Amino acid sequence: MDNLNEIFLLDKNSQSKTFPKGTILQHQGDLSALSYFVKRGLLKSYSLDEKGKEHIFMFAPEGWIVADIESQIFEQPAELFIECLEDSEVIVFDGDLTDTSNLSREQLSKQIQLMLRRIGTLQRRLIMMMSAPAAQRYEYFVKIYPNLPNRIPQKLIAAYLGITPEALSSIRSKLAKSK
Amino acid sequence: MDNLNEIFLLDKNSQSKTFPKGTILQHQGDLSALSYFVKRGLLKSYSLDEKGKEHIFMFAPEGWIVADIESQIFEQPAELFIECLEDSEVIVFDGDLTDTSNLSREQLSKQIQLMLRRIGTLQRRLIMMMSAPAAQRYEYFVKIYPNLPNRIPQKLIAAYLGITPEALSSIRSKLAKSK
DNA sequence: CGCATTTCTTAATCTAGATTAATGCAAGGG
DNA sequence: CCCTTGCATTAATCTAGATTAAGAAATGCG
Repeated sequence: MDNLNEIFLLDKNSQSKTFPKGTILQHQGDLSALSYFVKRGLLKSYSLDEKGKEHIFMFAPEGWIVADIESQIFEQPAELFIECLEDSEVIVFDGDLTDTSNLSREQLSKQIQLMLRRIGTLQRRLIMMMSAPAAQRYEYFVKIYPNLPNRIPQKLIAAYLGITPEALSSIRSKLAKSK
Repeated sequence: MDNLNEIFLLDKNSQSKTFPKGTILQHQGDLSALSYFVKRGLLKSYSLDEKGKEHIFMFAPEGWIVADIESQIFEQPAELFIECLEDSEVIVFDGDLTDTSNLSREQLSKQIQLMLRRIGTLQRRLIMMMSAPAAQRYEYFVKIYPNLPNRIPQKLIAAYLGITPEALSSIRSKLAKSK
């Protein structure tokens, strides 16, 4: 996701702001869904289901962008929360990602590449979610986010994997023993 | 997905071909992953895991487009099979979706809209997969593909939902009784 | 038409992971 | 510094859905 820099950091209109850990940048139900580019720190986007259970959609370390794309497209209230896991420096976009009117042909083309990559990642994760057992999904998580396991609490990893912290704990202890 | 027509059907270079039911347009492992637009008929894209179990990634009725985007991006052998569930008339693209060089600014912009929609759909489905029980996922499937339940065998629906045909059968019988 | 193959359903077990609960640990605030 | 609060681990049950099996219904083909 590195070359997002090229699109967004060069835009001099973008002002970055710093938010302390725990700040919720976007709430479920917010009417205007914005987009967030992370210069420094770490964000998570997640939803809460009817039972109040948290499902982490993605993490966004430095250089990543987060947005509730679905809500932007259908112009519906935000479905996802976006929250700072660490003190973070973030560029907030007033407009949404669907507004392409002020981008050059070059930038559009680059944005397509990025979205394709995102689709690819989602595709892979969905298939994993459907077919792979939790242990395998954990190993894949470590591959995608190599530096996160020591940076965030395990219960968040569990929420990303779609399992309970207890299940993750036992998976990890089994993995440790098998070495 | 209707306005895909505007992008692809107007391209006079595109020749549509007709394939009989059961034709496999793309195999897992194929080196060049192509893109397919469905003018008539029905396709499915799916993967087979190590145990030979089928996982349906998406259905593509009339007007939809299918491609193994991940493989195209990373230029890796195809991960997905693409197969005709009915006799189908399909436009096959030699180039992949990542090649944007011969598209106008207008077309690029439109393609971004379509991809955002796809991301939104994937996002929703992923969260569903993680949080919703099978019964609820089935109801959502019916909403997205209203005309498919009577058009395809149930075991394919099960493969899409990520459950066994037996589980789907019992879900359906419970749903029927509850009315 | 009639046979064969595939699809659907029902039911009996089995299992990955959820739930509940108890305990030990680390961290941050007053 | 203690005390609270949140985090991780382990273990005992519980449950949705998998697996296995077998029969009924539907579909297709010679």
